[in-house]
Amino acid sequence: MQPQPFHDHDHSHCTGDVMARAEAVTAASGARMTPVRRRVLEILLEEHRALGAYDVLQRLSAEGFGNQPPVAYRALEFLVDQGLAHRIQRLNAFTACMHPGTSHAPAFLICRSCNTVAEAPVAPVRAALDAAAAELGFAVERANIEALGLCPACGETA
Amino acid sequence: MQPQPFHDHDHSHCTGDVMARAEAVTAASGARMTPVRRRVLEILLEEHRALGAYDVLQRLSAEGFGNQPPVAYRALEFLVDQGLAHRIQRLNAFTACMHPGTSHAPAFLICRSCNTVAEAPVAPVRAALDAAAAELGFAVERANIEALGLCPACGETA
DNA sequence: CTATGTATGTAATATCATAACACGTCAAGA
DNA sequence: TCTTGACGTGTTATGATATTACATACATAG
Repeated sequence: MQPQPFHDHDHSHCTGDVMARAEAVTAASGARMTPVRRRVLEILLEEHRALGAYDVLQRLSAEGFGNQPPVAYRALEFLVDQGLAHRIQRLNAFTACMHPGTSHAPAFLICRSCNTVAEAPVAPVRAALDAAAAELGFAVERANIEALGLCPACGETA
Repeated sequence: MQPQPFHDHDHSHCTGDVMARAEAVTAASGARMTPVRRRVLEILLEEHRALGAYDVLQRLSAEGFGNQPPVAYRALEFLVDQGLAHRIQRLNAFTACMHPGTSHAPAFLICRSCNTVAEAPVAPVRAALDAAAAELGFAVERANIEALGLCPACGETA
C-alpha cells in the first residue's frame, strides 16, 4: 500500500515516485508519454483531489498548450487507459492513480468536506460483489465503487 | 428479495406492486405524490433500464407536462430523495427502485449488452467496504457501487 | 377566505463531453 | 530518399447533461 493522502506526508514523494512509475508503465506498453500527457498527470498529482477536465484544461492553456476541451479529454483518456488515472463518476472528475502498475479495481473514498480522494484496497469488497452478482447469474466485468464520507481529519473537526 | 429483472416475469406485477409501495412510502413521509412525480415513476417502471433525464422529459412533454429540463430533474430528484428511484452515475441516468421502503444501500448490476439494471443485495459488500475504509480512518456515509458486466441472458448469447 | 408553503412552468445559462477535420511529426518500408 | 501511414495535437462546432432564477398556480392550515 502506498502512503495515503489522508495522513501528513512528503507530497513530493508521491509525485516523484508515481511519475517514475508512470514513465515505466508507458514505456513498457509502448505508449508515448508526451508533454501534454505528462503535464496532465503532474497536474493531477499536485493535489489528492479529483479535478474536472475543464480545470485541467485551464491550467494547460495557461501554460501554452491547446485551450479546447479535447486537449484535456484526450490526455485524461490516455492516462485512464494506461491505468495512470481514474475517473470519479460521482464528481465528473479525474484523479491520479496512486499506485500505477499494480493491477487493481478501484474503490474510492471521497471526503465530502475536503474533497480528498483516496483509493482503498478493494479485493474483499470485490469478492463480496462478485458473489452477490453470481447469485443472480450476473458476471461482473468492471466495478465502480465510490464512497462518500468523512476523512480522518475532517471527521475529527466535526 | 423482489423478482429480478433478469428473469422472465409478469412485469405488471413489478409496476403495480412498486407503485403501491411508493404511494405508501410517500404517504408515510408526508411527501406529496403529484401527477408529474407519479408519472415519472411509472415511466421508469416501464422498463428495467436506466433512463436519462431528457428521455423522461420527452415523454412527459408528449403527455402535456412541462417541457423544460427542471420538470424532469425535479421529479427525479424527489423520487431519489424518497428512495423510490436511484441515480446511476455511470450512465447519467435514473432507474426505479425495485424494493422501496426497505432500507438499502444500492449496488447496481448494469448489463453492458441490454442495459438492464438490477439491484443486488449489498450488505456483505457494504460491510467489506466499511472495513476497508475504517482501516484508513475513513467513515463511509453513502456508497455507490455500480458493476458493469453481462446479465444471464446476454451472457448465454455471447 | 386568505396567507403560507410547496409544486410547477419557463427562460436562460452553466457544465460536461464528443465529433469531425486540419496539420505536423516521425518512423518503416518501397 | 521519398512516400506513406500512424499517431498526436490544435481547432471549430456541436451535443448532452444539469442548474439558477424567477414567475405562476395550487393545496391546505389557520
